Amino acid sequence: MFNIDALNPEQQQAVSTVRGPVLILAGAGTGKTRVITCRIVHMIERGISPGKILAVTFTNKAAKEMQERVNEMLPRRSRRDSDGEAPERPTVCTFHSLCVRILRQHIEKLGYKRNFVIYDESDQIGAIKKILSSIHEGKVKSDPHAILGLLSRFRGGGSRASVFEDAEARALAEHVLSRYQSALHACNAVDFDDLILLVLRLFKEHPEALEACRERFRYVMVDEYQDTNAAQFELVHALTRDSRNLCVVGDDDQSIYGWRGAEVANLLDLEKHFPEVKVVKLEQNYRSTNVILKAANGVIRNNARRRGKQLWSSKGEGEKILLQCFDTDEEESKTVAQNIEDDRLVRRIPWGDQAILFRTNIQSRLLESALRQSKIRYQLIGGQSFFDRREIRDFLAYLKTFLNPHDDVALLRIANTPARGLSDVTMERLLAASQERRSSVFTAMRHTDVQERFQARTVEAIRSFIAFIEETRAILESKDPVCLGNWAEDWLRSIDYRAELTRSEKTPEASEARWRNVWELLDDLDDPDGIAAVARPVEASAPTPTTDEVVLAPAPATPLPPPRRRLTRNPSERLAEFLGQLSLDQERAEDKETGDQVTLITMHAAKGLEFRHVQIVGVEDGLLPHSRSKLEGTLDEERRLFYVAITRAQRTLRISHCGGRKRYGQVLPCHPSPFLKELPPECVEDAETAGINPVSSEAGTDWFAAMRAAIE
DNA sequence: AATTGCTAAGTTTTT
DNA sequence: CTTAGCAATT
Repeated sequence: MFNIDALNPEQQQAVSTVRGPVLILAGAGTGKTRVITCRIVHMIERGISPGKILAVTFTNKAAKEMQERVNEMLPRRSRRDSDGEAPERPTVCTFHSLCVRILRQHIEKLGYKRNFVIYDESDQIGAIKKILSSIHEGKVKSDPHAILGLLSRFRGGGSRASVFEDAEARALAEHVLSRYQSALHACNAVDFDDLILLVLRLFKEHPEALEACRERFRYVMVDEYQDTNAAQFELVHALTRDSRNLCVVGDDDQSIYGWRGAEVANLLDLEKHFPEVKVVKLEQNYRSTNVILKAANGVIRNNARRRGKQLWSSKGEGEKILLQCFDTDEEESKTVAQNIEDDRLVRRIPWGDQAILFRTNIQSRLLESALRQSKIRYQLIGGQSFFDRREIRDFLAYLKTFLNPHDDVALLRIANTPARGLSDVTMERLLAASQERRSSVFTAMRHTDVQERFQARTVEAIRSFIAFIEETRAILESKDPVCLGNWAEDWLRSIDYRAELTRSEKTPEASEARWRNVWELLDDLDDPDGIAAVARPVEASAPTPTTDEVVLAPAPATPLPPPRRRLTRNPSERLAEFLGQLSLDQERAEDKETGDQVTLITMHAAKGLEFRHVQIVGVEDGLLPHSRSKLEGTLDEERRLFYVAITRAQRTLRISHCGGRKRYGQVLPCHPSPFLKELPPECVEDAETAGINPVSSEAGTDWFAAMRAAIE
């Protein structure tokens, strides 16, 4: 239940327009998530069957949050209908998990096996490297990352693919791509782009599958629509071309992911495909002061192609934006730290209310050391993810190999980790043999005529490796309800992976930490909802459900696969599901926001977040806009990035730039960002002209040290 | 198999 | 300047 009168008039309009195409232009902080969730609930209250509603987001975090908010708002009675059946729930998920659900049902029609695996970036890099090494065309730039980026752009289509109008580049791309795709297909693997593209192919080749999906999803909503790429648009368009019930929510001014294929044009030119679209602008901001919003408006209006918006708020003017200029980046970092400490002691602002935003990750270094010196607690968002760690990658590669030994990338990763006599040379030769025979490496290893090419000792190593894989696999296939945690513990011990970690790490602490990471994952193996449960410990304290509901209630009903029956599913299915969830939910842990700490974050990663007090550092020409953006002609996107950064602030905003910055070892002169001139002068207070000179650092620290001593 | 030394690059990142 | 990746060496 919800009260529509609690929404502002524009929000009400957005919520109550249920039929036909709708574009909700939701400026920063205008209550976007609230509008989407209310719209879903409103549709259900108007009698639309919940099962017919689909809402897609980009991140798992957003999907989870929306799912929860919808569940909270839906009346209890809809938990069970007259038949005693579990009522259908709206489908709220990411683009990619939607495609996984569709593919798990239909992928056999496309020549893949139902238990396909999803390759993440490092798996992709592995596959690319494999191909490049077999081509070894030395003259071509052979940076696997660059190649992968090109392929993704090529496949994603859209304006960025125009690079490939050059016939030669196109031919090369097509060649590498076809090798790449057959390599993945041979491993029964798909990558993130494939998830979308294969569904499009399915729709094209099997119209009945498309028809079923159209019937299933009569009402479609898309969040962060400005971030969709060409393929994602095609998907959405395929679903809604007939029903016309498409509601997209987004903000062209916050489109900052063009470099990875997002097409703002999808939002700007929506009328091309949906001429009857009804446009609703949300301009009332519930986050920031008017000074901050005026600054944001002033900056963004310099962009040419956009649907105009003017953010306003009822929160009053607020403090002016403080503009600080420093001689060097070192001084900048020190003063930022000191600002935070001043705020804490003088204005009682907790660390947790402060965020420092920067353009590039490398800038965090100096900031971190300044904060450490001032004994300020902080959390750095981003950086190396849990899944990029070696031990986690190894562990997952083992799991993938047990599930599907024909997954070459996984198998090659773990074949000699820990060392078991399958040296690089051996694996190299096995790989070549597999390519000759057009089979997987595992299959090649099993053939005696391949084995004959090796020395007796190596053959022995190959055989015992095969035996190890098959024996461990056999346990998975058994009918007993094996505890996956114990199972994994057993084989980890049998290969003595812990010793491997001890050997490769300099300090015992480091290897201990890595081992702990693995153990952390072990705990989740048998957790039915995998990571989701980790992220939502709150749900554990919910009232004890009845026996019936144990099966029905917890899992947000996923409509496409058959209903989950945990106890009867065999271990290998459970493992497959675990891996599937993991590869779709890379965003993990780290975020144990325990206690009071300052947030260090890139402007990109800050999108969607808000902080009471924000400092944007390094607002210099060459950093923001980044020097590379001039070459690529993406100044607009850089300006939007600045706009996103500004609109993160609720109460106060400080912006700083330096006259010199240490880069590649030497201090290079820097100039203020041209964007700074676009800030309306009446919103800004210059630290120097206002006489708020940064306190000389020595005097400052002494004074505050004394003060702290007095307080504590 | 592990260590050392050289070279080259050096934005933004989710699924 | 730093670091990651790779090749050559012990």
